[in-house]
Amino acid sequence: MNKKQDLPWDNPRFRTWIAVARAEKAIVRALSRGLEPLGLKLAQLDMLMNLYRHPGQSQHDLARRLLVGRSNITMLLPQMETQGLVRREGDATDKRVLRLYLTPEGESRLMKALAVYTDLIDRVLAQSTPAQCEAMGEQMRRISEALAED
Amino acid sequence: MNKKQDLPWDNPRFRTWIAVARAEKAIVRALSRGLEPLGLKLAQLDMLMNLYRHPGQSQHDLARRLLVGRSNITMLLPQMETQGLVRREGDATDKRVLRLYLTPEGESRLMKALAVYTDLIDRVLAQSTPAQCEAMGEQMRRISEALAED
DNA sequence: TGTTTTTTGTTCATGCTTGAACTAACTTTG
DNA sequence: CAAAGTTAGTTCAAGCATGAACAAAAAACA
Repeated sequence: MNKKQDLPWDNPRFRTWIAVARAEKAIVRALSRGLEPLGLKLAQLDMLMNLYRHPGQSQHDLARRLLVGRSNITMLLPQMETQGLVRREGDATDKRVLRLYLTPEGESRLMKALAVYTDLIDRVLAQSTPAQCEAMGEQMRRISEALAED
Repeated sequence: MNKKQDLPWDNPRFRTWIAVARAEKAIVRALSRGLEPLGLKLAQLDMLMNLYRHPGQSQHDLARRLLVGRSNITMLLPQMETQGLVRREGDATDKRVLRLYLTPEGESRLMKALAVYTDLIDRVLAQSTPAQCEAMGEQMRRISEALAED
């Protein structure tokens, strides 16, 4: 099968991706710890961010955007409603869909969490220039597009 | 607090990281599905890759390398031993540590899985040149280093 | 040497995520 | 309009990952 000389670790794309995966795991861990004092989980922050940018989303749309199962949203929402971060409102014309909105408290918590998030990211990416970041972001967005066919 | 104009989404580093996180999630999903026919989970593949490159590791070292809890390794190993992929061997001089080795079957399954992995990565990163990949990998490794202080 | 501290791996309860099965509501089609 | 198909959200059981508490072994230290 594979010989030693054509191992994936000699493949630039593969090596790069391994580094990406490692960095992502490290950041997730660091961010989770940073979010703890705010009483937020990373999954909850993801929800808040998405709801801030797309208010009135249905649970289905939110799940698709977060690349997560629909049931996951169902399980997570009650906690966030209890914490007063999110409000659910039945759609007027379609009685199946529930539209999601941030409460003022949710928006305020989001802002605090974003401060933690950006502090972390600015710190770990401090050595990368904005131009380098832009280039990287562009490649990452291409990846997401390439995998968009579910 | 934050005004609309200094939202994190206008921060190049932050925007980039969001794209990275999304791409990572998408690849994890795609790869998991690709690994299914081989009867491997992503976590198991991570273990196999690490054991291939660092044979004779202790469980503690493996956990640290994978950025994962020690108990996680304990829970995962029995399945892999049952599948005949990994062999555990008590250290000669330190009776606490168990050293981990790939079996031939484990190595063979690893190679098949790596083929799936590299195919996927080569496909989604096809539009990025090796030089761009190298640059990206370098930045990612810097991130991991920046977060290395646990 | 004998006592304390550290390290390795395990166990266990908890929480997160998932996918399949289900209900209710909307849409399509005949 | 009625039947069939599709879509939104929920429930539930199963699989994973985690961290705290623990036992055994080794290291540090007095």
